[in-house]
Amino acid sequence: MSALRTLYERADVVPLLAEIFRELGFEGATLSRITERTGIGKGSLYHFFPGGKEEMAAAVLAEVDTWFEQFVYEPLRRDDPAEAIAAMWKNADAYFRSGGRICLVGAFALDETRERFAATINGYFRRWIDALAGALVRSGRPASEATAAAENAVLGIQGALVLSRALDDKALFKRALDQMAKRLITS
Amino acid sequence: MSALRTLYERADVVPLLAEIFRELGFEGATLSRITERTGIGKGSLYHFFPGGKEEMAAAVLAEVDTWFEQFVYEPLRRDDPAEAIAAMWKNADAYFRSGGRICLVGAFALDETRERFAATINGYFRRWIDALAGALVRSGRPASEATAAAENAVLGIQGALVLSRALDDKALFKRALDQMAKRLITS
DNA sequence: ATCATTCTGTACTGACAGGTACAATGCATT
DNA sequence: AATGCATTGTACCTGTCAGTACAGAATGAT
Repeated sequence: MSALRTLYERADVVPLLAEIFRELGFEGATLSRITERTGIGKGSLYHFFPGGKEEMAAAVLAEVDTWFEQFVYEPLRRDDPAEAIAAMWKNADAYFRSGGRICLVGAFALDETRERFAATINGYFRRWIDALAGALVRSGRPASEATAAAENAVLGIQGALVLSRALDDKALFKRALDQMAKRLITS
Repeated sequence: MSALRTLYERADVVPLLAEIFRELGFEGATLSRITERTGIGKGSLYHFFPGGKEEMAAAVLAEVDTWFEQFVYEPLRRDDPAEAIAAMWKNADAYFRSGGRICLVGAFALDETRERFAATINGYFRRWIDALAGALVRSGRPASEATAAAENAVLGIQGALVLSRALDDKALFKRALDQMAKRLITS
């Protein structure tokens, strides 16, 4: 492994694929568009992902999941609730680039792509909601409200992504996130 | 025009296309899957929509837009604000079948399909937010809060669709809508 | 019954889809 | 510098894509 290597590793390819699936969706991301945008030939692609496009998407989803598990869900379960929740909003804004980048998991949930990755999609959101609800309970919120409040926050991020992209308005995304952050701790 | 006619009219085809685009997305909705699911042959399809798939999707979006204009936006602008807002939540729940049916406009906003229909997508959400914010102002809400509150409601519906579909949980959709409805008038 | 028009099924096209085969290359180790 | 394995480009496969052509069936008006 050297800094100047021209050859790829599987780990280098996944982030590139992620951006392409985000922009084009699963069906829109054709092999030729992938090779065109990444400069990686079919040979390499099928070497790293023998299962083809489906394995590529699965690898991307797994990486997304790992990222959220590490930087959002785990802290919510482990750290001081108020701090972890504040970090969640910050991380969400950074990860989604203030609405400039969509949530691949949410996008896959909307069309028939969901069927292929149902378990992964479900787990991603389920664990987010549960971790956040847990943090809310630990911060003193009654358990009866915590789940609904957590669902509301997670759903709000997804909605903010849709709307800010629809209106091509990043400011809306930040504004919505700020408001949700306030509401989550006060109400 | 007779009740027993076996031949289609353009107006008959659009709702069928709508469901297909909703389920499969723009890229996923291939001509053969359209003919397969609707039973309408290519001949008829290209007769009604000489511009092909893009014209089909545009027709669907236009119909969606018309529906919301008539049953949501216009009432919000015209009728008693409290009543129109209550009707909006009811209509949203019915139209999206408690999360069993996604918002095509929102789904198109997420991937590159947005580029094709940017103006329509923007207008759909822009007019929704403006009409709702206007109703809120007329109901006594300060203009400084109205827009943000309206954005929040619209984005919340989109997010609820994503999340309820991701978790395959219609109850979540209804619960989220109820909560948003309460928050919109109280807070 | 005729006729012009609207509508429809079938067959076709060239382009491109996902995927495979494999020879050639790059690189770390020795 | 030779070996062995990871990586890559190219050519190719079969199926499906969006779109076209067009003959014929159904329709409404006369």
